Amino acid sequence: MTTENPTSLRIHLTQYLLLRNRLGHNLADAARLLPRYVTYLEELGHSTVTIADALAWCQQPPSPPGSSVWPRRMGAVRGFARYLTGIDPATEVPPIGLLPSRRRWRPPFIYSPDDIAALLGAAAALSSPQRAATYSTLFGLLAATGMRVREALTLDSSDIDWDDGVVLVRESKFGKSRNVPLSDSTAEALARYASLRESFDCTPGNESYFVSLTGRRVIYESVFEVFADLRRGSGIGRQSTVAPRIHNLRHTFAVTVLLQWYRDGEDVAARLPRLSTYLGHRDPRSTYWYLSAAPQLLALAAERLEPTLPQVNS
DNA sequence: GGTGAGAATACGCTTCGGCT
DNA sequence: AGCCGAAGCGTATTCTCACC
Repeated sequence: MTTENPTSLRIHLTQYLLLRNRLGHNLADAARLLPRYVTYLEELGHSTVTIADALAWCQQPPSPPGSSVWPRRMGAVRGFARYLTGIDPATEVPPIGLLPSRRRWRPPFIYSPDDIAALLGAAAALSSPQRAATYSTLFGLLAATGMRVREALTLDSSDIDWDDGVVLVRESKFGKSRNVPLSDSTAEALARYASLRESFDCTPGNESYFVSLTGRRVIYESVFEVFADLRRGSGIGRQSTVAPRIHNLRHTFAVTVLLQWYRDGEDVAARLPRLSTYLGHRDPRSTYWYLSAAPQLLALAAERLEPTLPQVNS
């Protein structure tokens, strides 16, 4: 079974991706990276996945040593190789730990209330009234609810329950759906935009809540460019060592809620599951991740925990 | 059973070139 | 000018498994 030819390797790749997709995995990385890996093997005239070839391909320039790209490529190859072992026994599966991914922690930017006001003000001052309404409502929604950008952009008009003031987030990260309750002021802002939206020139069949000037659903890349302009123009984060990002609005939301609970003397551990559900996390362990975002919050947490710590000195 | 570490996976950030 | 979409890379969240 050592006579696999390049063509069959490519066919196996197609079948592998198809199978994983049917099992519910997107595997966008593998779909993008592995065809190049197969091409690499074909050019070498190799028809079997080996650890040596995998290492050589993963460490190809221009990505520098230590880049997150090397372990990312290796992860894709490992998955494919596991699948291939059932087809070609000569396949070598790169072991776990070969090109391990190094976790990096980059402190997130936490927006002050003034920062958020400046961002929303700058968005509302965009020259086109439609864009001003779209982006001030979008960034306002992100800041007020901690929703992910993708979740906001995939919202349809019908996903908003105006009677109960709730937004339905459908099929979000890892296929989960949830309801996000809105404050009165947020619901009012969304209703104002919904009313304006009726005057926008939408392409037929477009149900998206947020609409671009072309009448279509707003895409992430456009949001990024607008955000970058607004950030530069308003001077947000100019003194910060880390650049403010859109997703930091979610960090800021979570940290603000937690801080408020600590200040109010709430039983944070007991209430945390509610925040986890609100943010769309599977369990509170993911939410604890946000604790490391704000030193101020850690200090408060430590202060609260101190009386319960065992006394080690006599 | 609970927990921590690291792998696996999906969403986010950024750039770029092309289109309208 | 604004939007679109692909590509490469970064980060957030879940899964898995060894260890206690």
